[in-house]
Amino acid sequence: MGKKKRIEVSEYELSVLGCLWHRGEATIREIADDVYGHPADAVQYATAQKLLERLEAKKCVRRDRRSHKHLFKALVAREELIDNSLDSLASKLCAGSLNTLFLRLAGKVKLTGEERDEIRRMIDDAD
Amino acid sequence: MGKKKRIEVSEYELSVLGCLWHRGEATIREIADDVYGHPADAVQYATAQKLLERLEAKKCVRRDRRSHKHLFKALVAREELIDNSLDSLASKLCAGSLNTLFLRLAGKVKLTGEERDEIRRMIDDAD
DNA sequence: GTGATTCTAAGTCACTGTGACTTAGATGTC
DNA sequence: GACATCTAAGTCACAGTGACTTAGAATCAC
Repeated sequence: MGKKKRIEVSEYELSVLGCLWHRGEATIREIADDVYGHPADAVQYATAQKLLERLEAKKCVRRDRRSHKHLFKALVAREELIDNSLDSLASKLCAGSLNTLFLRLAGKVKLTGEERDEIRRMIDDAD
Repeated sequence: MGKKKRIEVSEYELSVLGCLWHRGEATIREIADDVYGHPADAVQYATAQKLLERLEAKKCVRRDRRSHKHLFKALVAREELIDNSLDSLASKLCAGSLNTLFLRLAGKVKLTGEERDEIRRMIDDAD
């Protein structure tokens, strides 16, 4: 159940994941072109290759080797990364309390009427 | 007005800041003892010294050199770091939208009755 | 089939941030 | 004066990151 893995992703690794979230699955070529512009040059392609190798090692990405051009798929969702970052932020700066973080954020945020209604609904449900 | 500085603080730098937030102001000795245990040895003391030097360079800390034992004071508040981290998280993973982050957090958090009331109040005020 | 292209595999490299550590000399204490 | 404690100003090893290189396998164009 509880996979408590700390997910640590660098800036460019995140761009790669972003591309995978967008496309579902993709080859290195497609990813490199998306991240660096069309077409990515050989060095940029190699960088994307290295980033994917590291993401695979971290189990953030799955590599399908069946066809010659390997196909990559994200193994972590953006929401997972968000939750992870929130937990880590809470533990570093709010004594582990997501509630503190939430209340802080409540004061910063400018909600639309719709969003306010949604929050009200969520809160009322919790009662 | 808007100081948009990205504040980047390492794990141990944060412990040092934590000590300063707690004490108001402190010498290196006091900080080292707080962070590493009483009494901190010479190496730990030197590490604290280096951390403070770096925090000073980043303007996260102010050093008062008037007395022989320098006195340090935090220049950034914990809330500032929280806000900063939230902004940075939103921009990395939520297309810059704090609202998205807020709604996400709303689903994760288990609020007490009091906290729910507080949120309701904040939301109603915004109407 | 041959040659050119594109891919994978498996590295290296330079730069940076971080925390640990060292040493010299100034200041303070007894 | 002797000794402890402080500041100043470094160095050092290690890890993460993104850029880069090269060799060889698979594929494509002709």
